[in-house]
Order: sequence, then structure tokens, then C-alpha cells
Amino acid sequence: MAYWLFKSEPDSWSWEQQKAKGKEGEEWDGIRNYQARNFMRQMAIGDQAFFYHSNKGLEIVGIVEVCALSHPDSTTDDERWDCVDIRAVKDMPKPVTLKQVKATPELAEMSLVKSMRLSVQPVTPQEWQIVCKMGGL
DNA sequence: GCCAACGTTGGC
DNA sequence: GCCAACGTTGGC
Repeated sequence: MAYWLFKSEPDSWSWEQQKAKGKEGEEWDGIRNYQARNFMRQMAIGDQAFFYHSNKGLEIVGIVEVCALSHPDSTTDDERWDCVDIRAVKDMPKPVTLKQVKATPELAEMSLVKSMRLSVQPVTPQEWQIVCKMGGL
């Protein structure tokens, strides 16, 4: 199983909205970036991912899992763009802020820090462990 | 709201 | 295939 991180601006799609979708989950549409798309194509059912609020909040607020494999993005006719579906799994008891991540030497290599603009990114098992611990899991 | 970083587009 | 122009993202 692999680990990932999804970024979203809470103004356009928030953790609360994601949770409201429950077990059904929701299509992670609107990605128009090749790298991000390629990561989604690699995802498997059950893969775990962090849900990060960008712009406002700047923190990892919860954990989601992939519940549908990569398929065409329903919001465009452009066949280049695929996406997966994800569903909320649980809240971070204590959201982990970007500040905390940056202040943690073991997390200095995280894409969140290194590739700031990438909206779907891989997370290593080590990083996953550390962030979960910091978040109170 | 600003601006730096970076991805994409399009002319040549 | 290069690179300048342009658009977007996202932290501050």
C-alpha cells in the first residue's frame, strides 16, 4: 500500500465537505497537472492519503483513502485528465501544520516542502509515520 | 493582495 | 527543440 497527500483550498473543497460525502467518497476532479495525474494513475484501492488545506489553514486535517481507481475526469472532455475518488477516513486529532512540518528535520524532504506547488504528491512510509504521530494518531 | 516559483503554451 | 510570455498556485 502506498501513501499520498492531496491538497485542497478549503474555499473550493474543504475537509468538512469531504467528510459530508461519507463512504461514497468524491471524485478528485479538476487536476490539470501531469505529475499529479500520473500519481493518481498509480494509486490503488485502499491507499491512504493525507488531506491538506492550502491557502487557509495550511495544515493536514485528516486522512482519506482511495475508493475508486483512476478514471476520466467528469468535469472535462479533454481525455488527458484522469482522477481517482477518495473518501474521508478520520480526522487528525491534532492537525499538523505546515510550520510544524518545516520545523521537523525528518520531514525536510517531503514534497509538501520541496515541491510546494504539486497538488497530489507521494508520501514515504517514514513520513507517514512521523506525521501521524505528530497528529496524535 | 502581493509576488516568487514553476508549469504550460506557442512562435520561431 | 528552444525559450519567452503567460497563467496559476500557494505561502506570506
